Amino acid sequence: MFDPSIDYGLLPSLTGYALRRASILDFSGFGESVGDRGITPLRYSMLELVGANPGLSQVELAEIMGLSRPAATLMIDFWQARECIARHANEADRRSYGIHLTDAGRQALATLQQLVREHDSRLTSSLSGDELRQLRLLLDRLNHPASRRPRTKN
Amino acid sequence: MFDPSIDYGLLPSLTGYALRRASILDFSGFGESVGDRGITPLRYSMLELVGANPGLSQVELAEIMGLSRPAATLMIDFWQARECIARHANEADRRSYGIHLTDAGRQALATLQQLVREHDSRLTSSLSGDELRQLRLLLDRLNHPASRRPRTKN
DNA sequence: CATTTTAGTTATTGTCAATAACAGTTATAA
DNA sequence: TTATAACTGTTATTGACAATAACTAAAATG
Repeated sequence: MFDPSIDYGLLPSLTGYALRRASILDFSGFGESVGDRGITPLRYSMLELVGANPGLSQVELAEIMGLSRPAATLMIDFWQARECIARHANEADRRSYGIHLTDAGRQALATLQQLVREHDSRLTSSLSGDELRQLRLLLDRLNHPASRRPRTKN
Repeated sequence: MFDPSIDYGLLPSLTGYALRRASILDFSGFGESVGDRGITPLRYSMLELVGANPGLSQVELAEIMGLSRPAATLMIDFWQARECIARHANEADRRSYGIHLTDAGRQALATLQQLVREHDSRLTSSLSGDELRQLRLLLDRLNHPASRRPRTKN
């Protein structure tokens, strides 16, 4: 995908470009790593979130994942069709459902977690342990910029 | 977008997840940074590549960018409609076109480069110069894994 | 109660990319 | 030559996805 006879101009100097390429690299191998079945990183992350936070409503789940409510409905449908997620009636408010893993969903998640861990290890296999920790630290700094205003002498 | 009352399970331990979030963060601000007009990172990168490598054919451009030929046609149409890219007839092979920037395209690219540089700086503004260099180094290692097989004692 | 708000679904639309089919041109080879 | 194959670019078709709006049912408000 990288052609040494081509001039990439400004692109190699942009962090955003490097991030995008790494993200695509991760994404492109993901399906194969988890045995496909239409499982994308985003869909996997829904299973992960439902597993760790059982009983969320669909709106809550949508908000956390940055999805619109219709998109959440569809993704929940996806997992429900595979019998991994169930909508539980909420007796206190009959408009909403509590979203839960089924037994099959718990098992699917456990398997997926192992496959995803291995996938992630392959992605970063060219880095040493120290380098990986450093990379994670820096990415987290990008994702959660701590101080809006740089600390002054104070 | 990050809710401290939620358990994200395995996700925070995955480098792929951090990369995806950073990439989305970059992407989501990009349009505004460049004054929109439908300009996405990918479309910008086509302008950059055409500027640095004038005369490429559409198949060459598609290959470099990882696009299908129809997708390249559409994206070239996009820039041609904005009078930034021109298809030059190729006298040696009348099937193909040489893709070039127009004068307006060169000017648009120069403006875009400045805006994109500023956008990229904002993205990484929470890092020091050393940290940024380190991040770029590590990302490049992910994107271009140097040695398939770790060096043994030699 | 009547009205408004909320949860979830369905319908509609638009974007985007992939595949296949197509037209025109060039290369190959009988 | 001439016919066959391969290649460049476009168009048509399809499918995945997400966004918006419209809709139903069920609270909440007053």
